[in-house]
Amino acid sequence: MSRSAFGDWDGSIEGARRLQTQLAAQVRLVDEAPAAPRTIAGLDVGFEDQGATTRAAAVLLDGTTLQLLDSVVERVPTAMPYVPGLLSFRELPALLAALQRLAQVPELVLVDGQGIAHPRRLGIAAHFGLATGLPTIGVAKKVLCGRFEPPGPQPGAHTPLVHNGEQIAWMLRSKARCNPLVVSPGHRVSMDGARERVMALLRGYRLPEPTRLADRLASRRGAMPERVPAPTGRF
DNA sequence: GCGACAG
DNA sequence: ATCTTGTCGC
Repeated sequence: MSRSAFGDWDGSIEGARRLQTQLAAQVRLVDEAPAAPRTIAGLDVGFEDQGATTRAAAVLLDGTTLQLLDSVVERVPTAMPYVPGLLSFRELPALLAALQRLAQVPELVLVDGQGIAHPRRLGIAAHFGLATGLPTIGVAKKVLCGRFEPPGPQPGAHTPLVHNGEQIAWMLRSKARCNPLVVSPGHRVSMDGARERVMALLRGYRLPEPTRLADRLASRRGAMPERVPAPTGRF
């Protein structure tokens, strides 16, 4: 546990929740990332060895063409179990290690998971933003907390996700016939800015390019000529 | 007390 | 997250 990411955490569950509440007060929901980032990173985590090993993937894309500039996969022994609401304490160390191995420091980061759409407003994307100081956006496939009305069927439709009377994210229909994404600002990005940025990064798939590519690396799927796919069925 | 619960 | 083939629908 690096002091920079978890401060003086005592290691307890209650302590982790207390720290989240403290850190959440430092999150800035103001647009501070360049209007046209030169580089954008996508981050995601996967597991192997039945969870014993945490695999973090980081991809660096050209902010204008979205072409892949670099990608890294970092493996670290898993140190904590998954506890709803405390995801960053389990995955942040691996994500930070992956980011540091990237060829360049990105001007904007998309993380697979919640930004401020969290019980104490500190999802992994927000925590990552505070730990690195970089502008971040959380792109999750499921809701952690809050309620919402389903957005319309057309791509781009969106409705607010509300928790304790405040909007914590946008439920965004990124693609027709697909469940909406949970888009929330992490750090140094506004609520509207988060949605607009994600919309601009969509390329025909449910997930925006940065997160989609990181997902494939972290989950062992395509984009890695490590093994020829075995034939299905006989002939 | 009961149900929900990112990855 | 992960274990896993085929299958229904657009």
